[in-house]
Amino acid sequence: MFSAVESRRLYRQVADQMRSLIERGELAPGSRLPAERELAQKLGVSRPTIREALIVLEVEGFIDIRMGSGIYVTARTVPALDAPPEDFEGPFELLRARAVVECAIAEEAARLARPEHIAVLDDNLARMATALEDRRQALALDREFHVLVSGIIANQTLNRFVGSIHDMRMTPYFEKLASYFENTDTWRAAMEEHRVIRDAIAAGDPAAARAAMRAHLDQSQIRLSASFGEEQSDSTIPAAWRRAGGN
Amino acid sequence: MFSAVESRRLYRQVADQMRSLIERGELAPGSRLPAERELAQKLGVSRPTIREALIVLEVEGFIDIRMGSGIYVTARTVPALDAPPEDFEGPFELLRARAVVECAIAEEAARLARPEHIAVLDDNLARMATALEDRRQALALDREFHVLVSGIIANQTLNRFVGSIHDMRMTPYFEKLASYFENTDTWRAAMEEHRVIRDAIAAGDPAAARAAMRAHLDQSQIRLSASFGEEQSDSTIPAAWRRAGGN
DNA sequence: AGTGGCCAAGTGGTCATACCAATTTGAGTA
DNA sequence: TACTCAAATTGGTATGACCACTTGGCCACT
Repeated sequence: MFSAVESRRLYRQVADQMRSLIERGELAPGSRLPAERELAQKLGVSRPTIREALIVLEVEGFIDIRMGSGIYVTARTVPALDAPPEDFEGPFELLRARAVVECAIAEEAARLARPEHIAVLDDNLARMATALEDRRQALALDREFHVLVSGIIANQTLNRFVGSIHDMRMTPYFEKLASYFENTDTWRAAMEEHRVIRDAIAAGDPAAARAAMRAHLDQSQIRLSASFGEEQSDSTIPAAWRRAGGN
Repeated sequence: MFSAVESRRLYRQVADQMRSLIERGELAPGSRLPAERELAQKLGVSRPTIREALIVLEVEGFIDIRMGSGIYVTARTVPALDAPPEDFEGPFELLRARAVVECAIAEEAARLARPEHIAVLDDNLARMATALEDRRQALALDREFHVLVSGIIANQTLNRFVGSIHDMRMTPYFEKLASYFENTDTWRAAMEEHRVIRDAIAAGDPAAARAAMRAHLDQSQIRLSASFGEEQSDSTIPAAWRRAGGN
């Protein structure tokens, strides 16, 4: 109700003011702030007060104080110079992340795979063959395949990441998008690519496994792009999904 | 050897000392600390230094400073159990996941890096060089380095993954573990390895970047293993931390 | 005895100044 | 051109003083 006139503490006010400047981006990351003595004069407070405010910001991670050198704004968030912000992750971005991670996983999986792992992959492929017409089932089996490949490495952290990355495809947005380009033929093609991956892993050929996974994800991107080409005029597809599609 | 009289900054030392007192429970939650003037006299430092240390602890949430009244220990909520959480993933498992993912990231980053990215890495390295004695700061800068490398790819999904994987190292369990093997020398070695990675990325050499990242993580694992080797008979290290260590 | 206001001691908050220590910069030298 | 080193710059610490707020007890009044 009466919100006590908090923050009578001057150094808190100074810290708040500077923090908002940094958060608002008016102080570029990496740039140097004026010297303590100068700040004190400009803000009309004493140097100890300035120092106390700066210590607050340093503990909070906003600035970096270097003895004898100066005070610098921390580069906490990636500059993202030309790659624009926007916290939305489109399917292209997801595919790029998968290309980086899953290729490495396939490579490693080929080194560690044992007959039991191959058998499980074969089982997955067999079920996939009977589910090409059922979008939901096909999608679930696709996810299962990639998680199984990751599972060969037997690393919880990686497994969770691969799982979560595929879970993003289960959101309403992606499902609507998927309806534009997923069909029996695309799932059949994906399954064939899965088979190539499976063969490379079974052969214990890391390079081939990596290449096969790369080819699979590249093809997925091509299928996705093609669908955009056909439907491009359809405004139901957010424009943001098209950017950052690069290689 | 002589631990170089810790991070030159006096108020940091004072803050560290008081924080450990609180964490060790020697200062009961809710109890009042001596007055600033009294603390200054007891510790043999000036009052401004005491104040700066107290501000650090207040921002970190360990104490509560009430104007005109006194300084009180916060009623913290510390489980402080040695039992790792349910889905706990050992440090070796984490390192393996990082080896798979971050090597691939370094490789790709070398292809995409621009001068601005290198400048940010250099800034990080410069700050790291001044923080070798400060565990908290060194760890934060280590995390920042890896996130910055990942950031070159400008892919949020990857960025978040790398960030979250490093956040796991900030838990009390890992901090306790880290105290066994992290020191100025290990951080210096890590920094040198970072520099090699930076050079490879700056040179636009994907294979070298991958190798450098691999070497860095391998060395990290070796440092970790060595510490286990020395302390193996020390029961203060939970057995769970040793499991899943397999190469 | 209970209530209220008042005052003084204690404590954190701020200020001013001075000097120390680390870094940076640039002029001078080999 | 490259190196050396000292002055200038900048953060770090110390001292002492004064202000603002909190607290608790004294005291007058009810």
